[in-house]
Amino acid sequence: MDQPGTTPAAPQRRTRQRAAVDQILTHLEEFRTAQQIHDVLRRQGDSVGLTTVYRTLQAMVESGQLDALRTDDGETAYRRCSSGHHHHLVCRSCGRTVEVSGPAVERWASAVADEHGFRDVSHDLEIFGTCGSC
Amino acid sequence: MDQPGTTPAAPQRRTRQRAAVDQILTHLEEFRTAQQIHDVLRRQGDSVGLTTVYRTLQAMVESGQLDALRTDDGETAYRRCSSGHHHHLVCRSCGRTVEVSGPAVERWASAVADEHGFRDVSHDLEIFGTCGSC
DNA sequence: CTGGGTGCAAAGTGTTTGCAATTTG
DNA sequence: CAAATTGCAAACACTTTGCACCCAG
Repeated sequence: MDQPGTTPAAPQRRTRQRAAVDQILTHLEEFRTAQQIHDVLRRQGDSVGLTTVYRTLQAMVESGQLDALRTDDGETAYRRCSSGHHHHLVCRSCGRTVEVSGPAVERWASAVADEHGFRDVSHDLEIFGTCGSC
Repeated sequence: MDQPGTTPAAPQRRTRQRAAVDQILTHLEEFRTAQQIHDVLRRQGDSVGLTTVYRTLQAMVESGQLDALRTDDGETAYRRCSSGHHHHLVCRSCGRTVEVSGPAVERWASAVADEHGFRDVSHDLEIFGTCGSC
C-alpha cells in the first residue's frame, strides 16, 4: 500500500522551464498567481506553457517549497515559503502602496493561533485607507 | 454626489426565494458554499434556482449581512456575520475556521496607517495554520 | 535510449450574465 | 401596472487532463 498523500518518489528533473519558474519565485516576495508568473516569464523571454507553470507550482507546493492561498478573486496565489514578509497599506483612491511590518501583529497572530492549537502558522494582512494626498 | 461603490438604492423585495436563503443562513453557524445552500434548499423542498442563490448571497455580502471567504477548493463560502469585526484562523488541511479578534491588531493597523497619513482605515487579516486535529 | 516533462487543445469547475417569463408592491 | 426578481442556458475565468512529442539523465 501507499501512504496517502505521499508521492512515492519525486525525480524532479532539472529543466529550463522549472528553472525559470524557480527563478521568478526567488525574486518575488509577494504572492503571485500562476497566470501572473506565466506573464512575467513570457515578457522576460522565457516562454513556458501555462500548463507547465501550473504543474510546476503545484509540485512545488506539494514538496513544501511554496505556500499557496486563494485570492478573493478566486485565483490561487503562490509564494516561496517562509520568506521574511511584510504587509501592505493600500490607498483606496490612488492605489499607492506602502510596505509595513511590525512585530506586534506577528506576535499576536502566532499567539492566537497557538491558543487554538494551530501550528505552522502564517498570515496575510492588508490595510486599506485614503492616503494623505487624496 | 454619489459615494463610489455605493448602489444608488437597494429596493430588496421580499420573495419566497430570499426568505428561504435567509432562513437557511440563520440556522447555520458554519461557512457554507452557494452550492451547498442550494442543495439544502432543494432537499428541503424550497426549490430555488442556483443563480438566484448566488445573486442573493452576493447581495447579502454587499449589504454587510454575510461574511464571505474562499475555500482552498476555490469555492466561495458564506456565513451570517457575527456582530463585530473579526478575523479568521483557518486550517490549511481540514478547513476548520475559527473567528478571532483582538484589540492589538486593530490598534496596530490604525497606528501604522496614521503614521503614513492614511485615513478611513480598514483592514483584512487571515491567519493560516494546521489545526490540532490535523 | 527511456521515462519524466512539456504544451496545445479540449474538458472541468465554480460563478456570472443575457433575457424572457413571473412576481411583488 | 411597472419594476424588481427569477431561472434557464450560454458565457466566463481559472485550472486540470488527454495525448503526442521532446529532452535530461
